[in-house]
Amino acid sequence: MLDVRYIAEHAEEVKEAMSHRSGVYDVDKVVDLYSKRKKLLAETEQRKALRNKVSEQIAVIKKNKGNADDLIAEMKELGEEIKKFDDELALVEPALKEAVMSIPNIPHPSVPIGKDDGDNVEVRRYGDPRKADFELKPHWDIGAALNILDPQTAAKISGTRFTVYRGLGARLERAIANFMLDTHTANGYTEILPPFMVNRDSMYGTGQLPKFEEDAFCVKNNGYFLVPTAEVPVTNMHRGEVLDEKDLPIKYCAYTACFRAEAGSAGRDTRGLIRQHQFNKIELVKFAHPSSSMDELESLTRDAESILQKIGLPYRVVCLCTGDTGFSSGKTYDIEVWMPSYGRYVEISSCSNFFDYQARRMNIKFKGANGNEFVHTLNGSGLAVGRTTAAILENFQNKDGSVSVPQVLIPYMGTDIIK
RNA sequence: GGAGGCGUAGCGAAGUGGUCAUAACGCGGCGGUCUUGAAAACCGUUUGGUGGAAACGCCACGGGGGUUCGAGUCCCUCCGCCUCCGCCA
Repeated sequence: MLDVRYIAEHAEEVKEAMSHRSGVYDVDKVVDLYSKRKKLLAETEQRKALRNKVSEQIAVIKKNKGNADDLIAEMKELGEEIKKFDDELALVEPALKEAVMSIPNIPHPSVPIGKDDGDNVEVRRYGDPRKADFELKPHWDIGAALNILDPQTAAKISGTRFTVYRGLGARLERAIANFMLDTHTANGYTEILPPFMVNRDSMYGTGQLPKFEEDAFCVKNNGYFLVPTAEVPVTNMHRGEVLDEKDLPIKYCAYTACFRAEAGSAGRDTRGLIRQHQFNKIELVKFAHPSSSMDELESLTRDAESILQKIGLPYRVVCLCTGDTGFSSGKTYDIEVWMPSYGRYVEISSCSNFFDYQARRMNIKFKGANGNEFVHTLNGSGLAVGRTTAAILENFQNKDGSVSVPQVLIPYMGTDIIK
C-alpha cells in the first residue's frame, strides 16, 4: 500500500498517476477519510490525555485514603465520550485502510505510459525465432507422441488444466528446476523451500488479497491458501521484521508448485502446459535498499534471462506500460520466450520492483541512517518451469519427432535426446 | 486429538489493578575512560508507531474484544511456542 499521508498531501499527483493505470481509483475517498480520521483522533486523544492525568490523581487520592468519588464519576462520563469517538474511529479506520489498499502502486517515471499490453515496450531480444524445414509441432502434440505429457490421465485423477508428466518428461521438468536452482544459488541467491500453504495474513502481505481472492485455492479445513507463487511465502518470511542494513540486498530463490484457479481464463490456452491449475516455478525474491532497488531490478531480470541464454531459447524482454503493470508493482519487465506453436513470444517470467508498496503493507524495515525505513521488495520468476519445458519441446524438436536435450541440461537428464 | 505451561525491548527476564513501560536486573549493541593495541574493568548510552511548526500529546506488553475512573496484571476469544500423552509418514 501507499503511504496514506503521501496520498493526502499529494492527491493531484497520485490522481495523475492513477489516470495512466487500468481501472478507476478513488483517491478523493482516501483524502476524505484521512481528514475525518485526523479530526476524530484529535478529539479522542485530547480526552485521553485528560483521563490519564486524572487517573493518576485518583491513584494518589486513593493511596492517601481520600475520597475520589467525584473525580471517578467525572471520568466515567469522560470515558463514555471517549468510547463514542473511538467507536466512530473504529468505522473510519478500516474504511480508510480499505480505501488506501485499493490504490495501486505509483509507476516509476521510467515506465512507459500506455493503456494495455499493446503499449508495452520491447527492451531487448536474444536469439532468433526457430525456423525449420519441416512443420513445427506444438508441445502438446510432441508430448503426446513421446508419451511424456498426459493431460487425459490428469483429467481423470484431478480435472482439466492439470498434466501428468511421465518418464523423460518428468525428468525434464526436474532437470530444468535443478539447473535453475543451481544457477541462481551460484549467483548468491539463498535457496528456500517454503510451505506450499500460507495463511490469510501472508496473502494480504503480498497483495493477493483482498482483491484477487477468486484466483486462489483455499483449503477448506483450515482456511489456508495454496501458494499461487513462491513470492507469497518467501516475501512474507520477513513480515514485521526490522532487517540489518548491512544484510541488504537479501536474495532468495525458491522452487515450489504454484496453484492458480485461473478464474476468468476459461477457453484460453486450454491445450498444453501454458495455463495450468498447478505448475512449477522458481521464484527470485530480493529485499533491497531503496537507493539501489532499480539496479537490483535490472540484475534480477538479467539473472532470470541468463537461464534462457544458457539453455539457448530465443526470447525478448518487454517493459510493461503503466496500464499493464500489476497492481502492487512500480515497474515490471516481462521476459517472453519464443513459442513456435503460438507464433509469438509468450511470458515466461515477470520481474517487478514493488518499491516500498509491499514492505509498508507487511511492515518490513531496515535500520538506516534516518531511523527505520521500509525496504524495497522485488521478485521475478526465474523461471516458470512448465513453460520452459514447453518451450524446449517446441524449440528443440527434430523432424523425426524426437527432442534434443539442450547442452546444459544433458548432465541433469542423463541423455541428449528424448525419443 | 487430550492435559498443562508460556508469549513483556536485539536476546534472557522482573513486574500479579493505580502515582517508575523513556520497562528493574542480566547479556548483547553503540560511545567513552584506561591501554602501544586489544581484553578485562569502569562510566555513559540504547523500543517503535503516530499527531503537531513547536511546546507537548496519543498508542503499543502475541492479535482482537470485554470488565474498570484506571489493565502487562482480571475475563472471553483467536494465533504462536514449550512439556507430557495419543495418533502418524
